[in-house]
Amino acid sequence: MSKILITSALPYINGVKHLGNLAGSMLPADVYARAMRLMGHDVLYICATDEHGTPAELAAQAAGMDVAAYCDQMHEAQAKAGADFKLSYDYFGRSSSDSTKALTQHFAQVLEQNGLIEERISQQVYSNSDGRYLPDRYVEGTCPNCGFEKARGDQCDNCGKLLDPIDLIDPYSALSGSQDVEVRDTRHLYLKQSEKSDDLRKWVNSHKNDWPPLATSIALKWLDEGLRDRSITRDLDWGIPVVDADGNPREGFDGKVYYVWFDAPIAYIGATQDWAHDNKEASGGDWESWWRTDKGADEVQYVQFMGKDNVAFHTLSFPTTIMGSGEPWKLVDNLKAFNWVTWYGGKFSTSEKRGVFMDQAIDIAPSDYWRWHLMANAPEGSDAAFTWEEFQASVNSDLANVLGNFVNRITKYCVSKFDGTLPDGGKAGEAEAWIAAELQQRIPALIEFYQQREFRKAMSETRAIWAAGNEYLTQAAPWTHYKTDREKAAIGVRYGINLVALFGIIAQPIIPDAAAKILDALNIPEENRTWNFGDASGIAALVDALPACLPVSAPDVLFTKVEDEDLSIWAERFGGGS
RNA sequence: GGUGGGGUAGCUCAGCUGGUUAGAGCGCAGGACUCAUAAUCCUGAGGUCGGGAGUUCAAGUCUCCCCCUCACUACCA
Repeated sequence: MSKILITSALPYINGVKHLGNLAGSMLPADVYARAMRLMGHDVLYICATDEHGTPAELAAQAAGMDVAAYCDQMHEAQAKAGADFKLSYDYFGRSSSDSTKALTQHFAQVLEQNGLIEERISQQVYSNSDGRYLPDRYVEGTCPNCGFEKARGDQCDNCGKLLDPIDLIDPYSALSGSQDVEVRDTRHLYLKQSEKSDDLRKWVNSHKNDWPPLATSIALKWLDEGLRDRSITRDLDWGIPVVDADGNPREGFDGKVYYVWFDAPIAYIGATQDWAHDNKEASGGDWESWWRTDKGADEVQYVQFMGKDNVAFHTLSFPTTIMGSGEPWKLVDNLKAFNWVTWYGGKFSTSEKRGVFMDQAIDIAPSDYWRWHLMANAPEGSDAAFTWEEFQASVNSDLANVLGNFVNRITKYCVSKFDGTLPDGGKAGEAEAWIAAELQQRIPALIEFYQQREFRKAMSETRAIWAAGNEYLTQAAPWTHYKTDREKAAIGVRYGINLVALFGIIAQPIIPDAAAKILDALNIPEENRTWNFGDASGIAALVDALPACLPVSAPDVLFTKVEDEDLSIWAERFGGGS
């Protein structure tokens, strides 16, 4: 047993997340956490809402709310969406917590003491009518390169050229449209990540074999281009106040806060502190053994899950913070990065409300359906297209036909022909040897895929195991033996029911609701639902593990099929399809 | 523009350090079975592995050029 710390990239506060966010960080982290718990590891799965930054302020403004109240409300909404999808966070915290505030200020102080932070002056566009500084992309104007009139300050959508907002001709605020904008000098703190380049490169290279190529290639690309120092403060009200080396409000930094990307990863630690504080029995109040390598965290395996857009921050900026502190904080061990789930040719977008969002998804289909489909089609190797047709195929074929129907056919048969009692007797023959051998090969493969965080392969192996159950029944055919050789029918049914239990056990990380229904129907006690399968003989024994005379009932139909009419309705409602 | 992914059966994707007739699921065709949510099981058809050149006894796999697509490009997060 080992200690495994799991974090998924913090979902931003400005709205309930879409299926792309779910599939790229929160859901795989949850599936991994559940699988590792079943294997007996001591797992701590931490997540939180990422609440600071300009978009939060603007979203609150648009909602006519105070930003803190807005965040309260959206945090609740996201917590509910997560609970609806059965995300098994040990703690779902907030980056706005006092603990994260204190840690952020602490890190800034030690980084400054270590000479890794310095003040610099930069130019930033200020909007007089909005009363705020504008992030680059909130400034629009005429592109100095191609003359396009609605170029954004960071990049022109017409010619693709990267821009600096102060170069825009006739700039105006994208928020209000006002042309009353001016360029002002503004003072900010810069994190000198360039000084950590060599250390970072060494560290990234040491993970070339255990991180996905997507993660190392992005990190090395930035390093190859030469790390630039990054400003870690912003002209904003909403966020963590900037302090000086003594921890007092920093002179000249009124109206400035730390950049959201500086404090967001620190919130992994802050949320762990909050977890320890709020869950005294589970934690013993101890967060340090998870994060301080001098307090046991060097024994912890730390796994981060994120979309590819987050990789640079998790492989460069945050590690600079950790390493630069000179303090014994835990660095990530394994980093799992995902591509995007795409939506009918484009991207899902929270700000443009394009795609399917978690609250809507749960409204049209049970969480198990989504969990299965999104994991079976996880965007691991490349972007993965979401289509309603594929969703329907996953649910109907994999869940309803292969798994659901298997459970249904053998439990019903047991109830009707053997009075709902697990039958005794019979002698194992060829079919029984076949399924045992099949499991001896597939169960270890499945476990290996989970340990490697190869989710598509784990899902495909899971499905193959379910399908093997159907093949076993074809081979054993208890219904043909029933009239002539009751013993032979009995062993087929008994093995079949044992397979039902096993299929429920291996399904738990992915489709926890259906798995619980299956295991409850067979009265499998909690302690027998784990993944302590043992060696090859232990695995072979799984096919005949249930106690004699176990009462068996047929659970209600586990998965109803997605009909063609459903697809038309959803395509109509969400704009996809056709 | 730069950099990095990806381009393999109708669709979604596996194919590690190059090595026998290129794989899976879905879909499709045929057959079997009838316990079951017209479910399941078996068999089969279907690909000049984006294009071109090269290295090699041997290339989907390595090198170079080109095409398409997606992402990142540091103040959205």
